[in-house]
Amino acid sequence: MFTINTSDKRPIYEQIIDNIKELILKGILRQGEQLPSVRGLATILTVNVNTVMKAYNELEREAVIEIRKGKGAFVKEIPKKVINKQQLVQLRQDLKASCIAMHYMGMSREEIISELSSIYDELIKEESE
Amino acid sequence: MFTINTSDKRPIYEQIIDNIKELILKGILRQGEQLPSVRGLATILTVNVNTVMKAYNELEREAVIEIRKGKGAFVKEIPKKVINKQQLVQLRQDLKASCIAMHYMGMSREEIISELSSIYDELIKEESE
Amino acid sequence: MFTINTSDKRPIYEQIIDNIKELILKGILRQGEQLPSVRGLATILTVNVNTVMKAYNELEREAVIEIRKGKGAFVKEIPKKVINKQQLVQLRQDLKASCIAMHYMGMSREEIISELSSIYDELIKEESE
Amino acid sequence: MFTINTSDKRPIYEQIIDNIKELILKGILRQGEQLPSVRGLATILTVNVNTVMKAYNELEREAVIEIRKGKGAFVKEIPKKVINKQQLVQLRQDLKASCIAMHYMGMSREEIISELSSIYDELIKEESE
DNA sequence: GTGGTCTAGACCACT
DNA sequence: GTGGTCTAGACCACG
Repeated sequence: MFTINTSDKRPIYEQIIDNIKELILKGILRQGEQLPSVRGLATILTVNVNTVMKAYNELEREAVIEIRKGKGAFVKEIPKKVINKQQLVQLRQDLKASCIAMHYMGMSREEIISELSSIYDELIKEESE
Repeated sequence: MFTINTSDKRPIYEQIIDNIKELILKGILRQGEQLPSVRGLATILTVNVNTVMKAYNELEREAVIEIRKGKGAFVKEIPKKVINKQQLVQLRQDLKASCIAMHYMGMSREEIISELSSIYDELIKEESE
Repeated sequence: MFTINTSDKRPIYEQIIDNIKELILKGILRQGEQLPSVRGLATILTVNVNTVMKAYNELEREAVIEIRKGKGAFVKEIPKKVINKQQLVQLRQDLKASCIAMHYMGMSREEIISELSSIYDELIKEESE
Repeated sequence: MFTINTSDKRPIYEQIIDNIKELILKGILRQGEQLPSVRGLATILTVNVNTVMKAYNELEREAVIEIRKGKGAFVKEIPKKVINKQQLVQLRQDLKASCIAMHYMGMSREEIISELSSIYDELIKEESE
């Protein structure tokens, strides 16, 4: 359920963030549900406590979870997000970089869109369950 | 023609790499054409020579350009790319991260695909000219 | 254990690369073992940090070591190598250049092969220990 | 007969040197025979005159050819070479680097020796003709 | 603590 | 003129 990939070049705390967001999107973690403790998750993933802490703090800053002191971390309901312009710019740059990479790997327009679609569908396929 | 964006979180040398790949995809830089010298481009972008050098070397390793000592850097023909498995894994992780981000920004499946499509079309719109 | 030779014409970072590969071949550095930190090795060799970093990055690209940000560099298992055609061509040109040089030094066919053999055996003599 | 390879990473003047030495070893260029003029060879190879000049000067320094002002360059007889210790050290380092590279390419001791042998035989196969 | 990016500037080799 | 190596030192991100 919780996994990180050491060969993934993204920082571990970022992988944890995306991992939890993904579990929420898939409905595996539901609103109000309690997340593992910082120490517990650190043990599960065999990473440093500070790394998990950083992920949880960032998730709270993004209003994805709520940290109640002495109680634990809980999933918040997904809010209608105000689109942050800076984030959107960065996102587009990332997508553009991915497009260039895919094009250089010889993928056609259709293949690129198909690739994205299947990744998206994989991501939320359990949401309707 | 050559630009970097200081508000972009990616390192400068990576922006240079993508910038040049993009110019090649758009047909603005053509096969065999000489790129600016490392010192020249460093001056244009007001960055350090080593930063440009790092970008050029990476581009040569990816077989996008060819560097001839004492002569300069030249655009290679785009070869049938051998798809590197490790690269593909990383690419999918990046796309997945982007999907998660977009979903959290409230974008629907259609909007996400449309966003990607428009980025792709913008990228290669001048290729056929 | 870690050494560079200032009278060697090859660049320092390349010497570091071969030095580490050699230590791995000899079994002195074993799979999973941590290498010195870039700063540590730079101090040992009294060279600049960037020079060691360049060597480490090249070793990671060749899949000889694995770099984990914030953790350090670790020896990977030697994988079944995909033979890169370009590398093979360059290797043969280097060998040919060496042959010409040896022939001009008056070495016979037997002496040349014997020279190579002894260099090879020296290289891996400790591997079986 | 005279060729250089732009994808070879060795400097052009060095390729010219080895090219000429090879032709002499193979007996294609014989003792006393006149080499192309500096300008002529530069034209043939489409390289700069200075580059050919550098090669010829180095060849003369190594006593492989003799340059007679206003006359041209001529092949000297192959002398019994005094083995230069510094050269031998460098040569061994090159061979060692090649051995490491070959070993990492998955070649066995026998394959490495066989590779060298075939390169050597190819080099001098026409000498006895 | 770890590696990564970047700068400024020197010096070298190749064409 | 071109690129390549190296240094010294700063600042950042990650664990």
